[in-house]
Amino acid sequence: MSTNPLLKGTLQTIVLKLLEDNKEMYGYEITQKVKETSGGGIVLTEGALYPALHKLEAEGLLETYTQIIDNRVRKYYRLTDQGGKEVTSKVKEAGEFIDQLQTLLNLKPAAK
Amino acid sequence: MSTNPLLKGTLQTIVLKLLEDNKEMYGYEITQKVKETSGGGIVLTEGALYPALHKLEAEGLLETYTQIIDNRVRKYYRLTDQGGKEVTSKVKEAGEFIDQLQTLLNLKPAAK
DNA sequence: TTTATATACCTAAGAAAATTATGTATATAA
DNA sequence: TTATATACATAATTTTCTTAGGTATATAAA
Repeated sequence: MSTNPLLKGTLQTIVLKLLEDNKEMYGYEITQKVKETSGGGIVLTEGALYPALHKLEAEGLLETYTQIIDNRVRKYYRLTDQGGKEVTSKVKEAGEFIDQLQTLLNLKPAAK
Repeated sequence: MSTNPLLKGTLQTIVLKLLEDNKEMYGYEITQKVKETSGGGIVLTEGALYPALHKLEAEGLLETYTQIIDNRVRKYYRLTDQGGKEVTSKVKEAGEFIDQLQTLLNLKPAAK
């Protein structure tokens, strides 16, 4: 698996945004969704994802319930009210950062 | 100063790209240039920048020379040949990552 | 004159957030 | 029966920051 130093710091925002769009998801589902949506470019490792989910839950941004499907455990996560507020500001922050980074790296599409 | 978790992983790429565009710069100059270009949104702390510069030099991507200006020391950095190659691939990587992240976070400008 | 700010370098301690490597367990396809 | 997919988790380690200091000169303000 590719070491992706660029991923650092964006994992939480990605997770919160996916849960905003999908109401509820379980961990494995998140890894698959991210891989699919990013065309395989972004791969969440379990060692990063699960601790991140636990942290977000401990901070009160996510809440969970567990379900058994086909004799296997699934832990579903969804945003709390506080998580709903956080996702908005984190996505906004990420957007601003991306904008500044594109400027610095000269990645802006040519102005019309 | 703002804690910026999004910065993680992009510092090296920013430094290399600035040195590609400016031939040579010294550390303090880099911090000012980044602050200015990003509209104050991205602030490089010295505790992050100097170790990063030293690491890039140790890896052979940067070379340096020191100069005294107004009785003060300035250490100029510039890309080595290897650094010149690296910057191209790192900026490309960053561009792809940004693209994928924008997709995940629904930050894409509306398609025409 | 002395104090604050800007310029200019640096490092060390600690925290945050990953990677890498495991471990457990079930279902299913080869 | 073996490999792959599904599904959770944690521990050790590494990377990369933040925070907090330290040294030193030039200049503007009080």
